Amino acid sequence: MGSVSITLKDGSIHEIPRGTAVMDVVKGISQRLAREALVARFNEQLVDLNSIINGNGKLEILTFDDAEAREVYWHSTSHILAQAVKNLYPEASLGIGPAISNGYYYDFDVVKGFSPEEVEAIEAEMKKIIKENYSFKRRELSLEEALDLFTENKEPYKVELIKELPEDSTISIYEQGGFMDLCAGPHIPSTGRVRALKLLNVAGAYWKGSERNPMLQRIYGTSYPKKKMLDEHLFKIEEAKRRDHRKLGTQLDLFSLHDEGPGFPFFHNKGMIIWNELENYWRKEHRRHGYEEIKTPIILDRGLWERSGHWDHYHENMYFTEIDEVSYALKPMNCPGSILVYKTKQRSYRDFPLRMAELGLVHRHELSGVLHGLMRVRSFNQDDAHIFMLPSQIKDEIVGVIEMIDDFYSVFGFEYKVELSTKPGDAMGSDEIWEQAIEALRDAVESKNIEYCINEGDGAFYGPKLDFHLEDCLGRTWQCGTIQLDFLFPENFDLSYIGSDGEKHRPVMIHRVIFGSIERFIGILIEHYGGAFPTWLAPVQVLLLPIADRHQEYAAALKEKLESHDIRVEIDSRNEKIGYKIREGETQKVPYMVIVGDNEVKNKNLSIRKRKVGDMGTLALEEFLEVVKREVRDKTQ
RNA sequence: GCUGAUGUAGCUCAAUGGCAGAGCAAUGCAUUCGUAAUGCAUAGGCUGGGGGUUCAACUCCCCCCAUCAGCUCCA
Repeated sequence: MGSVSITLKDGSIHEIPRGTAVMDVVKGISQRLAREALVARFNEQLVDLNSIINGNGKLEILTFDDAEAREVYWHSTSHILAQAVKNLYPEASLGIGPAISNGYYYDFDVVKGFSPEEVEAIEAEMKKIIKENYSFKRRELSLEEALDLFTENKEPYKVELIKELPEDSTISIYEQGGFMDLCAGPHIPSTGRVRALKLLNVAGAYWKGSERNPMLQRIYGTSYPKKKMLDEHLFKIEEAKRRDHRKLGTQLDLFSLHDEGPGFPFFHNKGMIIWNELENYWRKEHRRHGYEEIKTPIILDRGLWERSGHWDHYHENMYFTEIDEVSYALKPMNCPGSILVYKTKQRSYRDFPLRMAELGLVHRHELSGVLHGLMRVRSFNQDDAHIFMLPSQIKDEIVGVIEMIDDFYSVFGFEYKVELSTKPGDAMGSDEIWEQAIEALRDAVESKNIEYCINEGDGAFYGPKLDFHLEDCLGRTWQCGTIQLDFLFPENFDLSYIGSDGEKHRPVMIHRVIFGSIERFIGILIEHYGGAFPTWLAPVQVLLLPIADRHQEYAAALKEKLESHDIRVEIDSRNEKIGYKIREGETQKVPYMVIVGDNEVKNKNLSIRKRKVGDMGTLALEEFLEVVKREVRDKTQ
């Protein structure tokens, strides 16, 4: 036997008998830590607390405060979920059950989906399992033994998973209270560690995420070591739902959706104010960055789409129509239109880079199940631009767009994630051209020191892209900005320019958007601000609240005065008490309310109330004008 | 498109086979009010659409549409 020496996180070295369980070491350190410990890291590897130490090494004890331990915790809860389902539905086959951010899920193959009542019963069964406080026990076996075991247990999905492992693998399984699952581990010591849990929703999910595979029933849930933490998490979900742009869109009268036009949002006056402010800002910035602006039609001849490749590669997403017995398509992208404009002249290298912007309305047929408020629709406005340039200008242009996107997003205070999407299965062009384009994008993004991840096979059919993702209220991410490098459309459309040598050459193209879709961007903005738009975007910037009818006249004069400074003002002239009007102004999230009563009329000043903050005291009209105008000018958050 | 759930007044939600209701909003009247809801009254419905079962359907069954969550797909 003998002893081994282990080094703890604080640097202290302990001599312990070889073969001691990690948990016993922890108990030697602190009873409290022993209660909170979930899993350990021994020599950089996560291990069970039940595991045995057989050598020298570095030992770290992880609790729920560590992200890795939380993952283990949720993963273990998913095993409890699986056990509960197997207890109640012995004929169910198990899929997979990983931890996800803030919880876990488990997939089951069952004859019929779970009803809400059944889910409740499953949750109750889970609580029973927790009460029993079964230990998670690890067992290792050979691949063959594992195959036999899971074949015998009628777990075809597990068998499939095992078959994909290398032949000489050692397979680990975990058992708790008679339930057994294929699993690499590690796990928390016992089911009793889960103190509070909740099953959140049920949904179908294809086995291995492929439409060709059977659809399994996925149950999502979460769990915490303290009831209070669970309650906080559930409260956060509720809070997030209050920021849902679909709900706020109705409450704030920004837009509406109708059965008569699924995926085709209707924008109301207040929504259009935000839209137009975004466009105004966008135009100003694009002029400053050397863009020209064009507008091309939304219906174009079939031949154009055949030539661009959309007919072959994008057909399923397109809408078609016929005019005078000739077939046309509604444009799903703006690029072919831009290209026609490019071709109206003989272009010179001196024109490059030629930055041609277009706020273009595109239509795309999306599957009914993916439609989502303003985020995923069937017709949307892209703040598109196509940059035609020399190959030598590629990097500078991409960097220029990256910087522009960063400038735009920082105005709104957005954090974003960048993805580099590579060649899809159904793509045009050679691997060499693709590789070249991918390298150019990679080079540009790395030169800006921006972190990014690779999204294999997710490029457009004509080129790879850098995607910029923003988050919605529930943490789902949506692609907004994108930069796509394209060597193929110039080829397909036989684009040319005259070089300094007097010869014809082929230009390179960038397709790019910053907002992405104005609709989606507004959706994200609504959720980001929770409807409380900064003054420059707020549909109503100042709400005038007369105390009584005799103050209406003064309020009307003020309104006129503010409007002459391009401030958006409304008067709440209803016969209501001031508290009522303030409440309404707050729920409508108007940045400034101005109370107009006898005092104000007499003293010729304004009593200001700021959204969320409350009474700000009085200001002279000129002072107030300056405050509002400065916020608008600076786009103050 | 797939799996499951949902669809009742402008909004949020009741009504489990027997007269379709409430709160908020709207409208009218009274009140003329000082920093998050004044009172009273009125009006508002082909219960998403179509078919069926039943003496009787918001309620049970079938088909369709839309929405929500997720999967797949995408800006």
